[in-house]
Amino acid sequence: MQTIGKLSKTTGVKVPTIRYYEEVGLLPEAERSTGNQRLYGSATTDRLSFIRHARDLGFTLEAIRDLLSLSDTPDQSCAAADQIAKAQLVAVRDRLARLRALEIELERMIAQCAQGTIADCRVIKVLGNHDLCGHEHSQKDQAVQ
Amino acid sequence: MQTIGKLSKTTGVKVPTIRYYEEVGLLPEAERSTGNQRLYGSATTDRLSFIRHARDLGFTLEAIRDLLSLSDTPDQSCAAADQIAKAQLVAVRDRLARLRALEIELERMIAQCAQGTIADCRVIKVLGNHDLCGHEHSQKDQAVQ
DNA sequence: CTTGAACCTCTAGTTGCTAGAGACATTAAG
DNA sequence: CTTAATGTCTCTAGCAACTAGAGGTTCAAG
Repeated sequence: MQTIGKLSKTTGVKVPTIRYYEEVGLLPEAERSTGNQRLYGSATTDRLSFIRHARDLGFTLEAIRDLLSLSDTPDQSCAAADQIAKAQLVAVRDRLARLRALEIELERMIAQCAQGTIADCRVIKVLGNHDLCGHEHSQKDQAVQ
Repeated sequence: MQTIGKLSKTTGVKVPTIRYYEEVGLLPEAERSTGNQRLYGSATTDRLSFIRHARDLGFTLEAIRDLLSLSDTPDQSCAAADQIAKAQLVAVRDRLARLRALEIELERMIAQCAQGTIADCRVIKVLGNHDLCGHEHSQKDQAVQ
């Protein structure tokens, strides 16, 4: 059992953010000490690290809720879990493709820089390239995120 | 020359968001028609697509500002550009590693689902794994994003 | 048993949009 | 050439996901 401060340090999630996640239901309500302070077991560390990474990768709290539900209700219908997993997989692959393109371009720029010039920066072109992302740029699509 | 609505459609960025980006300086102030409506050339399409993708990949507007500065000021010192590019490259690679791990896990789950069970979901473990991300989980680090 | 760090709740502010009101501009149809 | 529909304008307000601060309580080291 650890306090919220310890949990914050091990996961890198700020203390108020942890309380916020509890408030919005991403974390279960914590046990309390006799003096009303939150106490956490090690399972929360994993869960919170997961949330942190997923947020950092650009997933919304809603998407994260979906992903967590895969873990939380292992006995739910496979069809439902499958649908969630597949939708998220599409989103993940899409991001991978674009990140790879950006990686290559940054590498190119750094290499060019070593030769003393960055006159032809194509960093904008790279992510502007439609072919790299498998989806349309529609309003609907944007909302999904 | 296209109107803001057309630009919105081709890039998938909502009209008010485009105006917002202009307001915060990510887009230059647009030319205006005689009737005071914004008009955009094709360069803005690329720039806006870039911003959209970068946002979607989880970069902050500040990080995007940095990346755009590589394009905007090709005559700036190579050392500065190099530093920005290298920092962003580290961030990009970090994300790639974690996204790949998540991809693999989602694939595994979907495969397992095809066999009728998802009893052992390890989706949380995957992103909770410290070894996959090259950075410490410190407050400072979190602020950088 | 005290004192200073860590914790509590609650309210308010920040970032990055997003939606709505009310007014002007543009376009296409009659 | 008018008029209706659609698009755009500015401005204000709201939402998501935090983040910081005030004012008070708890804990744990000395």
